Amino acid sequence: MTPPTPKARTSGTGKNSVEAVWNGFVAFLRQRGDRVTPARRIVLERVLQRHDHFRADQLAADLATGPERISRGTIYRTLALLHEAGIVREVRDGDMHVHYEHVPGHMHHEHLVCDRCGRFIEFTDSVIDEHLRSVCERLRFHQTSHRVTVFGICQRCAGKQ
Amino acid sequence: MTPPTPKARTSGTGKNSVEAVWNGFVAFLRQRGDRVTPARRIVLERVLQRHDHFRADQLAADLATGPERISRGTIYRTLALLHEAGIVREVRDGDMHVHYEHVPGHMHHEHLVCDRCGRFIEFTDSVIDEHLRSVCERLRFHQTSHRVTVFGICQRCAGKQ
DNA sequence: ATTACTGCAAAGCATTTGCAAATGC
DNA sequence: GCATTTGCAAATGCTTTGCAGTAAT
Repeated sequence: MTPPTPKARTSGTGKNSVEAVWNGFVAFLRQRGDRVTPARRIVLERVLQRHDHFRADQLAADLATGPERISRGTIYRTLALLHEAGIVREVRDGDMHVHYEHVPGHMHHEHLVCDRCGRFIEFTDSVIDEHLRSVCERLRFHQTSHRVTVFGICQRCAGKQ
Repeated sequence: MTPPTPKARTSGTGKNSVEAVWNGFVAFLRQRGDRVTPARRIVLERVLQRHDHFRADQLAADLATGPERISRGTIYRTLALLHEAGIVREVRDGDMHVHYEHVPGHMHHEHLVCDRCGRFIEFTDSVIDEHLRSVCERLRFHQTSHRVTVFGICQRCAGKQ
């Protein structure tokens, strides 16, 4: 019941966009008196590397091995911070669990979710954005974000018989 | 990954709409060779009584006591059936868990979710419905359903300071 | 020096499952 | 009578938490 608050975003796809996002995260942490640690940097990097939707425990599994291993608990705690910082978005539509996707370098978009293969297809639509804005105005609701998800069968799956 | 399929719906708010929905459910069960039991009837009745969003475990808690007590396992199994029958809809937006709402006597609608008080406000909007239809057509996606959720602060909460 | 963060393992919680007894067909 | 359901309790699986040690400020 206490989702996002601020935002710290950047866009671009260059190599240094990681730096830019990291700087924003550092600022976010400093501002709340939280600490800047290697673990947080590593988690952020991994999150920005993934251009798909992932679950916290998948990320945890990835980071459970290797030289830069981070414990499960830290992953969950860091993802929560990244969410508060506006660096990741939570998506809850595919199955019962929370999926994350990073915000920087990722325009706002909606999802089509295939009921058969589970694939997420992204699309953007300004008509919907504007229309929702007017709906909220009419209902005196102060929108902070929205989510549009369409369920069905993707072209690929529909093709297979 | 394998949501809704069929539909069995009725509308109306009268006393006997429960009968109508029950008859539909019975037909659904028979058609698949499943059995018609008192437990299933009781769960259905409780589901139709609730005009709010509820979680499976809340319903289970309600039905854990009283003369018509039903076990947790049965509640979950029956809700799954009701979902397959198209009698309840799953909503996953308020928090991490699945919420249910019944379909009969409940037009299709979208949600505004207040980040502060957690309230769900429903609204209907044909512009969105039609627009999504055209988006899917363009993307060759076979829509079976959609969900639009707007997050923000409701008028009531915005009023309090 | 403080105070916060990390890793670990244990605890939580909603949901699912196995099984014996009960019940619909 | 046979197969499905039920209730119970144990198991599951993701997520959260407590704690003692470690690191950031």
